[in-house]
Amino acid sequence: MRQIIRIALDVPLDGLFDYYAPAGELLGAADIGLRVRVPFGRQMRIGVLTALPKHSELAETRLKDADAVLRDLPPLPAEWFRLCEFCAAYYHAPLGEVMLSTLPARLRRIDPPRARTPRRTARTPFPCPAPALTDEQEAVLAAITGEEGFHPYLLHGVTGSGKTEVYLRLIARALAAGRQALLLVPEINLTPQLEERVAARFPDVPLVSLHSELGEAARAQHWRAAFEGAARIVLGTRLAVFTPLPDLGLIIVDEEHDASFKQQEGMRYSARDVAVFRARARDIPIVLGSATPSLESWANATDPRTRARYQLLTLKARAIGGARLPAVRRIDTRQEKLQDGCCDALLAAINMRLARGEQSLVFLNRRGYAPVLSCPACGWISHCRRCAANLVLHLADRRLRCHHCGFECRVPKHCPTCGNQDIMPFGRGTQRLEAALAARFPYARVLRVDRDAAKSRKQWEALVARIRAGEADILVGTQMLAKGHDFPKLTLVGVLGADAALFAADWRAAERLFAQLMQVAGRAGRADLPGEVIIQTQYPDHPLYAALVRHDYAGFAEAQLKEREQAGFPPYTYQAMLRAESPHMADAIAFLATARAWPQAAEYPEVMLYDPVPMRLARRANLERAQLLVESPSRRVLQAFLTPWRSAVAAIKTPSRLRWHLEVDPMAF
DNA sequence: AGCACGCCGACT
DNA sequence: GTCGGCGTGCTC
Repeated sequence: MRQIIRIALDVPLDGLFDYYAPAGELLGAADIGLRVRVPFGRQMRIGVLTALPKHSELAETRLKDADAVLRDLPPLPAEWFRLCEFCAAYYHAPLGEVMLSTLPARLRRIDPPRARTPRRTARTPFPCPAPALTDEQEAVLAAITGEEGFHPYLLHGVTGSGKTEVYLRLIARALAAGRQALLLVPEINLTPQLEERVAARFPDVPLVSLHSELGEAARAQHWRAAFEGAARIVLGTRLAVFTPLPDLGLIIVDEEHDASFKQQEGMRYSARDVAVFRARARDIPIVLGSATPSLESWANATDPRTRARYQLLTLKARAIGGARLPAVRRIDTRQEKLQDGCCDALLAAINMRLARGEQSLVFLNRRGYAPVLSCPACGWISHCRRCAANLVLHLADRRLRCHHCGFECRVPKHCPTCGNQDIMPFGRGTQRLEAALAARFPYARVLRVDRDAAKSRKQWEALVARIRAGEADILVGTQMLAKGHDFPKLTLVGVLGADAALFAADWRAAERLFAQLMQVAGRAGRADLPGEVIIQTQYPDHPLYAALVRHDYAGFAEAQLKEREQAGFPPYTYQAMLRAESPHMADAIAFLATARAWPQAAEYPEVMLYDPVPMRLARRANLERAQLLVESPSRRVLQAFLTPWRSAVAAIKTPSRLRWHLEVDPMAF
C-alpha cells in the first residue's frame, strides 16, 4: 500500500493529478505546499503538493511514481492556497495553472540553475526625513488609524496632493507593528522612482521590488526574501499580488484605476480585485489610491446602495506650497484655422514658454508619422495583410508598421495598385507633430517621447533625465508621458486629437479619456510656476471637457455612473466574455453560437447571452476573432452560470486551429 | 498546452 | 522511397 499524493500541475485541464509518493518518502500534512517533480505524459514537470488523499479516483495501476519532492523552498502556506483557489474559481481557470503561473519562473523549472551567491545590490539611498503633513493628510491618516481588520479605503487625491506621503506613513505604521507592507503600482516605468522614494524614507528596512523586467534570478531572489519574511516592504506590479507574505499587514494599490492591473493573457485577473480579496481573507486594511478612481471603486465608495463598501478619503489640495491646479482652456477647432494641427492659442502659448525658458508638452496619443498612407488617385490605403487595421507610416525609419501584429515593410515609392508617385500620409502622429514643431520653432529643442523613442527602460530613463535636466523645450508625447513623473519646468500642456474617444464604440472610453486628461493636465505647473492646459476640440461643450475645466472628477463620475446605470452597464451589471479566434471567422462564430445554445442556459433566467459578434479588431495576425458577451445583474448568478457553462464549452468539439478563452469582468471590448 | 502518433503531398 | 504538413488524442 503506497502513499498517494495529489499534485496541481500547470496544464489547461481541470482537476488535480494523483501520484505515488517517491520511493522511500513518507509525507505528512506539514509537507503540503511543497513543490514536487513528476513525470507527466512524456515530460517532467513541477507541480505543487495539494493533498494526501487516502484513495485515488483513478485505478491505482494508472498512477505513476513522483520523481522527487523539492525541499529547497518551505511549503507554500495555506493562505496562498486560498488565494489561488479563489482566483481559479472566480476567473474559471484550472487551479494548477493559477498556482504555477503565480510562482517565479525559476521555481517552475525542472533543472533549477544552482543559486549563486546573491549579488549585493548596493543601494545607498539618501535618507530623507518625513516632511510635515498637511491638514488633509493628517485627517486621512487619522481616519485610517486604529482600524483593525479588513477595511478597504478609497483614497481620492488630485495629482500632487501627496498620496505617496500618506502611503509612506501607513507603511511606517505597518512596519512599526511588525508587519510587512505590499505596495502595488501599475507600471514598470514608475517603479524605480517610487522605489527610490520608499528606500530613502526607510533606509534600514529591507525592501524588494517584483516586476516583469527583473531577470529570472533576481525575481526568484526577491520573491523568496518576501516569502521568507526577510523583506518587509514589497513593491511590485500586478504579478506581485500573489507573493506569499507571512507578516502581511497592509496592502496599497496606487493608481488603482490603471488598466495595467488587468492581466490580458493567460488567467485574466484584476490585481486590484485580487488584492481586495486578499485583504479581506487576511483581515487587514487595503488602500486604493487614485486621482481618478475607476468607476467601480467610486461606486463602491459613494453609492448608498452598496452601503459604502469602501470608505472614501479625500485629498483636495496640492501638497506642494502654493502650487495650484492648472487653468484648463478649451479651444473650439471648428472656429479655428489650424497650422500643423495646432491652433493659434497653443502656438502662442508655446512661444511664451520658450521666451520664459519653461517647457511645453503637446499630448497626442498616436505614435508614428501618420496613421495611414493613401493614394489620392485610386483610393488605395495602407492595409495590414494580416489584420483588419491600417499600416502606420513611420517616417523616422521609412517603414510602414502594423501596431497590432508587428508586421512592417518599406514605404512604397509609388502606389502599389495604380503606380501614382504622389501617395500621401493622412492624419497626424507624434513623429509628424515633432517635425512640424521643430520647423515652426527652429531654435527650440523638440523631444518626442513615445514607445518608439523609449523602447527600453534604459531609453525611457535617459529621456526622463534629459527632460528633468532642462535639455528640451517642447515635448511631444503619448500617454507614456502622462503618468507619474514631475517635470518642474513644465507649465503648458496642449492636448490634440482627444475627441475620437468621446464617441468610441467602447463605452469605457470616456472614463479612460477623462483619467488620461486629468493625469496629463497634472503634469503642468507642479512647482511654483502656474500651469496651463489647452484642449483642442470640436466639442467644447461636451460634459467631459466641462468637468475637466472644473477639475471635477466627482461630477464626471456621478454623471457617468448615472449613464451606466440607465444603459445597464457595469458596475450595475456583471459581465463575462467568451472569445474565440480561428483562421476563419465562420468557425469562431459557429463555436460561440454552439456555446450560446447550451440547453441548460434556460435554467438561468437572470443571465443574458448576447449574439456572437466579430471583435472590433476582427482580424489580428491572420486570426479572425469573435466574442460572446454574458451578463447578469447578479455576480452570484453569473458565477453560478459560468461554472457549468465553461465545462459545457470545453466539451464542444472545435476545429483544431480554434482557440478560446473566458474572461470574467472584461475591461476592453 | 505540449507531445506523439498517423496518414497524405513534394523533395533527394 | 522519406521529410513534414497538421488532424486527433492523451496526459495521474
